[in-house]
Amino acid sequence: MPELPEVETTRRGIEPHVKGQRVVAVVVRQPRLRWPVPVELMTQQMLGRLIEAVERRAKYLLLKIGDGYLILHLGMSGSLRLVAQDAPLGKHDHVDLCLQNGYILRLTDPRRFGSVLWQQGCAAEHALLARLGPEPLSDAFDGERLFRLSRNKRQAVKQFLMDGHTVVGVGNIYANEALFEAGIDPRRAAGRISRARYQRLAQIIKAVLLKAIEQGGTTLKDFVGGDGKPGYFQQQLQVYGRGGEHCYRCAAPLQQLKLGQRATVYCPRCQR
DNA sequence: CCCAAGACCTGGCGGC
DNA sequence: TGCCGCCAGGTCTTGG
Repeated sequence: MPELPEVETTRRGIEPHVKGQRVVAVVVRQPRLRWPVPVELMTQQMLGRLIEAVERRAKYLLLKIGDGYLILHLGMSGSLRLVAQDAPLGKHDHVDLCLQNGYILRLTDPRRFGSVLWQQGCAAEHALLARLGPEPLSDAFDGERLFRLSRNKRQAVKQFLMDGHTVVGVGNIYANEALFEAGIDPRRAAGRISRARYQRLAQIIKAVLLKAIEQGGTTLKDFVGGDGKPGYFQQQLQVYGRGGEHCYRCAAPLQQLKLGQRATVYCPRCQR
């Protein structure tokens, strides 16, 4: 589920039901996620306190509670949904925050690459967040930054884009999509792309992510009750998942290969 | 410092 | 049906 648009969609979906609510119980059924879930700390810090804000940094969701933040990451397969108290329990429902309004904020994650962490004080001070690059939709991210950071880099541009020090929130799907849109070969050395092309690429990344967030917004209702799956399924993907099929722009067969262990799809005719 | 590979997990799929 | 290998939206850690 989780590329940045899905995480932002989740944030927007849960916020109205969670913000201002008191945490009346914390249930951890499986503490072995990416890092051990700090059950003691969570109980001690959260029980009886209000959830004051639901924020996001990169693909982390941040719940402001009492003197700190609960930091959630959905990994590859995680989801966070509001369910009723009598909702059936699934095999991978690892963590519940029971709220005063009777709903449960439930973290489900089959692969357990997600994480639940606690940070006292400011979330940005957590070691995992402290050194992240800028948000892709902020002014701090632009073509100039891409150009500057990429000088002398021989790394493939796709991997450069997916590095959280460059910019956060560009995952495998949107890296593929943005590079197609920009007409850039994903294998091209990051240091061998012009300033002008990076300026166009940065704008495209912003546009692609924004559009995906807008589309995610159409399924917000699915976060309460029901079992809807918000996400990019509505998105018109140009290349991701289409290896071997025809390019929508020039009809040439799309190439698929691995770059840094990740599926990479591109049009050898449109992308240079 | 730079970069690629390995690590962490489960489930779904196609092939035999 | 059963088993096997491969694949999957992330990202931290390790090692050359």
